Amino acid sequence: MRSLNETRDRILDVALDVLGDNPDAGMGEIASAAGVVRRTVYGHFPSRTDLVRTLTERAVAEMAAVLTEVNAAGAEADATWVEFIARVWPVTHRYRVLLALRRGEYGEAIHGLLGPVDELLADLVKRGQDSDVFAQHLPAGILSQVAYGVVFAIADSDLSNGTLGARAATITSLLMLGVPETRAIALVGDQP
Amino acid sequence: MRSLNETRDRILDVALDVLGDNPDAGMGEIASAAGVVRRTVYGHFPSRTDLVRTLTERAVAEMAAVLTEVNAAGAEADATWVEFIARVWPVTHRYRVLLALRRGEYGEAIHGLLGPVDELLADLVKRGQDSDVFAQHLPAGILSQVAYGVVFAIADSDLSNGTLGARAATITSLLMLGVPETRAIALVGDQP
DNA sequence: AATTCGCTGCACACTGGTGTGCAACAATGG
DNA sequence: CCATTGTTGCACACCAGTGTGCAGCGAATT
Repeated sequence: MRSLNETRDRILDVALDVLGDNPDAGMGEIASAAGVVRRTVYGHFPSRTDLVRTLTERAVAEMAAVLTEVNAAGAEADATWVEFIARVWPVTHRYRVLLALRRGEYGEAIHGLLGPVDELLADLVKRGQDSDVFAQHLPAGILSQVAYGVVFAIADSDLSNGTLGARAATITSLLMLGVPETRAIALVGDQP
Repeated sequence: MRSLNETRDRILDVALDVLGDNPDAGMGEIASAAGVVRRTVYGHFPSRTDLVRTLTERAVAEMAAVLTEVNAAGAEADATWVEFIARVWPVTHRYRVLLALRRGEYGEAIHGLLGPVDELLADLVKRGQDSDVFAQHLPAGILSQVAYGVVFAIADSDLSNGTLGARAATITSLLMLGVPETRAIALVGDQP
C-alpha cells in the first residue's frame, strides 16, 4: 500500500490538470487520469465539492504567500506588482481552472475563500495609488480585481504557453493600472 | 394562438436573461421564465445547442453591424474604439453569457461564429497601431482579443450595473491599448 | 362549422454523473 | 504469521437534464 498522502496528492495534482482542460470533467475522468479507480477518489474526498474546495484552499495559500512576501520587500508599488506577477504566474496558470469554476455551483464558496487574496491585492493597489504610480480612475478594490482578472484570463487563454503569456499579462496589467507604457516596458525589461 | 414568431422571440430574449444569470440553466428553467412549457421550447428549437447557436448568431450580427458602422465614420482609431464600446456596450452586456458558454461544449461553435467580429476588431486595432495611437507591445490580433475580452469580462461582472461599468470598461481597454491616461480620460469625457 | 396551428400536459426512454455499500485483494509493518 | 490499511471492482440507488411521442385543447382563419 502507498503512503498515506501519496495518492491523495497525486489526485489533487492531476485534478488541476484535467479540470484545467475541462472544468466539467467528472470524478471518473479525474480518477482515470490519476491512475486510480473512481471509488478511490471518493475515499479521499467525500464529494466533488470537497475536492474543489481543497484545490481552492491550496491556491489561496500559495497566492497569499507570494503576495505577502513581495509586499514585505518594500519596493515601489509598480515594481512590486511586476515581481508579484512574475512569481505568481506559474501558480495562476496551474489554478486557472478556478476562473471557470468561479461561476456556477462553486462560485460562492470560491469567492469566499479568495477573500484574503483580494484584500492583499487591494492594499497593494491602494498603496500604488497613494504614491501616484497607479491611476485613480477606479477605486482600488475594483481596479485590483480588474487588473488581476486580466492576468487570470490570460493565464487561462491560448497564449498562456511560452514566455509570451507572462510578458503580455504583466505589461497589460501594468498599462491598465495606469503605468505609462515606457515605464511598463522598462520594468519588465530587467526581468524577462 | 400567437403569431408565428412571437413566442419564439420571447424565448430567445428570456433565454439570454436566464442564461446570463446561470449559464447552466436547463431548458425547463428557460421555458418557465418565458411563460411556456418545456415542450414548447423544443417545438421552436430542436435542441439546446440550436438555441445557443441562434443566440450566438444574433450577437455576432449585432456586434458586427455596430463595428462596421463606427469603422465607416473614418475617425481616429482611439476615438473609433470609444465610440464602438459606447454603442456595443448594451449588446455585450445582453450577450454576456457567451463569455461563460465560450468554454465547454459550445466553445468551438461559438468561437467559429465569432470569427467575423474578431477580424473587424483586429483590423481596427491594427489601424491604430499603424497610426501610432495604439501600443505595439502585442500583435494586433492578440491585443484586440485581450482588450475586448476585458470589456466582455467587465460587462459580465458585478459592476456591470449603472454607468460605472461602461466607463470602467472604456477607460481600462483604452489604457491597455496603450492610450495615455490623460488622452483616455479626455476621450471618454465628451461622451460620458 | 370545420379546419388549421400553436401550445399544453402528460408519458416515456435515455444519458451521464454522483455518492454509497461491501466483499475481496495486496502490500506493509508489528 | 497476522492485522492493518489503501486500493479495487462490482453493485446499486438516485438525480437531473435531454429529447420524443401523442392526444387534446383553444383560438384564430376560412
